[in-house]
Amino acid sequence: MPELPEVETVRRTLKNFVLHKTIDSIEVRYPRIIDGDVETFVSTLIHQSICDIDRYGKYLIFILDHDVFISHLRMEGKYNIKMKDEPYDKHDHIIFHMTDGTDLRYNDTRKFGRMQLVDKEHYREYPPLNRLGQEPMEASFDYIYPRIHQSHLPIKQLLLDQSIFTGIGNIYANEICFRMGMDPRTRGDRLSKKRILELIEVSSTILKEAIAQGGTTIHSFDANGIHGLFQVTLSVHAQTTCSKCKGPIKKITIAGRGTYYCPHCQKRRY
DNA sequence: CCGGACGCCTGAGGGC
DNA sequence: TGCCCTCAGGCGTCCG
Repeated sequence: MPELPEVETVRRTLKNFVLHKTIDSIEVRYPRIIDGDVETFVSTLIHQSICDIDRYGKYLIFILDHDVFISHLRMEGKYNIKMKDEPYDKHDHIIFHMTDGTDLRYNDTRKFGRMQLVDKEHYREYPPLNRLGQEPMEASFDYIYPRIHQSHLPIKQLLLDQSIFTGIGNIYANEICFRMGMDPRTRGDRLSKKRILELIEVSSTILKEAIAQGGTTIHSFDANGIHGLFQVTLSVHAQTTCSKCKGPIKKITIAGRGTYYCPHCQKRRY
């Protein structure tokens, strides 16, 4: 599941392949990927060039000549660059045919991903982007602190709430709790100012480290497409043995999500 | 208004 | 070997 660092890697990789290319036509093989009117989406975007690709949280933001559309990869969304005569994969759902004979193909096994047109000038002020909180790397204490400190929900769940921090998914939420030495069930209102300051710092550091690791794959993509799922070093997520104390990792469910933690290294409930 | 439950999907994996 | 059932998981929506 691509989280902020993977989406950032996809963004950088994609820019190398599609910048300044012009969309000739769009094939929509599975319409539900597109939020809003499909015909409008297609007719608006054709004949426009891709000027830039931006990102906010886990959203990719495609800036065209006169319009902007956003793309969320959800669980398994990925992009491929192929020549137009190459056969489609069964999970290629949206095909952007470029005027230079290449295709930008959106592939998504589970069909959870979404694309939609947004207002070119003010897209950050409208849904869904205006519902997002702050990216950990740019988060301010004044914004984050009350949202954590006034909640009785477990910190793991709060880390996944995109209206507080945006960009953190299940994997990095587990990793952040681990590096904090914090039990993921710890209630938000039990964290002190100092610990929340530390939480912002740790979250930012972990995402930056992951982006740096993804940087090594920036100029290439393999047969699986541009999905940003480079090899990140995980300390606790999906592990069986703790990377620190070598004790057993425990798996529990918090808010319906698989949560891995080390009962020895993450005892602190505050 | 807050938060829990559900729906959207498919393939992997377990049970038999 | 193969079929069927269950389930993960981000996020929008529904509902209590």
